Amino acid sequence: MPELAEVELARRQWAAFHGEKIISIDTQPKARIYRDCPAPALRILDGKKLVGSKAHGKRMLFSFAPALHLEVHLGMSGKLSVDASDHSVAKHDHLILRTKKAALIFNDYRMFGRIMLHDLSDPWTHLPPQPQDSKFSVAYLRKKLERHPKKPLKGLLLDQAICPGIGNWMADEICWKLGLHPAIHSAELDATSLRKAIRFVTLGALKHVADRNETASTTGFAPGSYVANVPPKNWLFQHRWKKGGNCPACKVELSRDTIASRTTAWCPKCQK
DNA sequence: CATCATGTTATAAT
DNA sequence: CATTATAACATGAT
Repeated sequence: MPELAEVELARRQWAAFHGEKIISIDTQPKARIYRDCPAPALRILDGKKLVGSKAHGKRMLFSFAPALHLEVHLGMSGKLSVDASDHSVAKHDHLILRTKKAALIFNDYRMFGRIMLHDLSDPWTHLPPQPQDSKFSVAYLRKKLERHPKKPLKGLLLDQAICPGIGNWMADEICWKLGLHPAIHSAELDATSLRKAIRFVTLGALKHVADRNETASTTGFAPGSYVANVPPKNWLFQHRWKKGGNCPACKVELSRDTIASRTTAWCPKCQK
C-alpha cells in the first residue's frame, strides 16, 4: 500500500533502531522478494550495525557500517514493522533482522516487493529528482512533458522515472487538484501548474500521513502502536474508493474507469 | 466463483 | 530507435 508518504512512515519504523547491531537474521529463502538477491547473501549483515536510512520515491535504503546497504521496495502489499526481539515468525514474514532491542520485520503477502544488497558507498547516484526536492523544477517537468507528449496525465504521474514516489491514490489526487481529466495528454499541460499540484499533494501527504505519526512510530514497538493517519476530508482520498463517493468540492458523484491501466476516480464536473 | 487491489517490469505494438 | 500499451507476477478480501 505504499506511496512516498507511506514509504517514509515505514522507513521510520526501522529507523527508530539506528545504532543497533544485527544479532540474527531470519529469512524465507523461497520468497519471491529474494529474486534479485538470494536470501543466504543477507548473512553478511550479521553482526553489522544499522547506521542510517533514507527513502527515495518508493524505495528505502538501510545502511550498515561500512558501505553496505539493504534496499527495500514494498511492492503492492509489503509492510515494515517492529516487534519485540523474540518475535516469532508470522505468515509472510520474509525477512526479520533481530537486534538486542527489537525485531525488524518485512512482511509481504503478494511478494511484489523486493530487496537488494549494495556494497557501493552510494548506490543511488542516478535517480530522478523527487517531487519534494528543489531539482523537481518547472524546467524539469517541461522537458518531460515535451518528451512524452502522448502520455495521459495519469500515466505521467505514475511513471517512477518522472515522478518518483507517486502512486495510484496521489496521482488521482493531483489530477483532481489540477481540475483536469486524468486522460488528458501531456502536451496539453502547463508545467508550472502541474508542479504546483504535485507539490501540494506530495508535501501534504508527507505531512498528513508520515509526520503526524512521528511520535507514536518511534516509541515502543507494539504492532499497530501508531495511528494510520490519512489526508483530511477535503481531499479526494477520503472519497475515491467509496461506492457512490462524491467530489469533496462540488458533491457530484465521482466517475471511475481504467486509465493508464489503473483504476482511476475523478470528478466529471470539476475535471475536464 | 469472479473481480479487484496505494506496483513494477518484460514484451508487444505504434 | 523511442514512446506507449498491455500482460504477468502472488495472495487475499469482497
